[in-house]
Amino acid sequence: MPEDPAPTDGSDPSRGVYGISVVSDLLGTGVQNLRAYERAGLLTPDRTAGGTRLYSPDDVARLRRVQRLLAEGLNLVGVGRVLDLEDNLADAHEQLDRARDPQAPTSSS
DNA sequence: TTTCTAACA
DNA sequence: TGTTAGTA
Repeated sequence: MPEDPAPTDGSDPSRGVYGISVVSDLLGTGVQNLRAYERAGLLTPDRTAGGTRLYSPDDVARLRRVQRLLAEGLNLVGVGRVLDLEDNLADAHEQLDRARDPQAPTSSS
């Protein structure tokens, strides 16, 4: 059975908590595939003290991209490369924006 | 829930 | 190579 719904306020997208069965249902894939993706280094979900995987909303979005890229014909290694580049690119954008106007509203205030 | 293993396309 | 299914 799935984990607790977790009373997340949505304040931390990289810290949401989903059980693997919930994520597998969301993506329409088996739990074994999610473990395979982790094994391939496509993502690294958090673990509870007991070793149960906890997927964040960020991880779910990442997994959606994984499925998309897999459907495009890439293998797991290729998906990992793309995800790495995309992650890197997003970070580069952040730094560029920050360098352009230091007082830019990052999120609030 | 976790892991591993076997089989299939 | 990736997915699926069954097992402990």
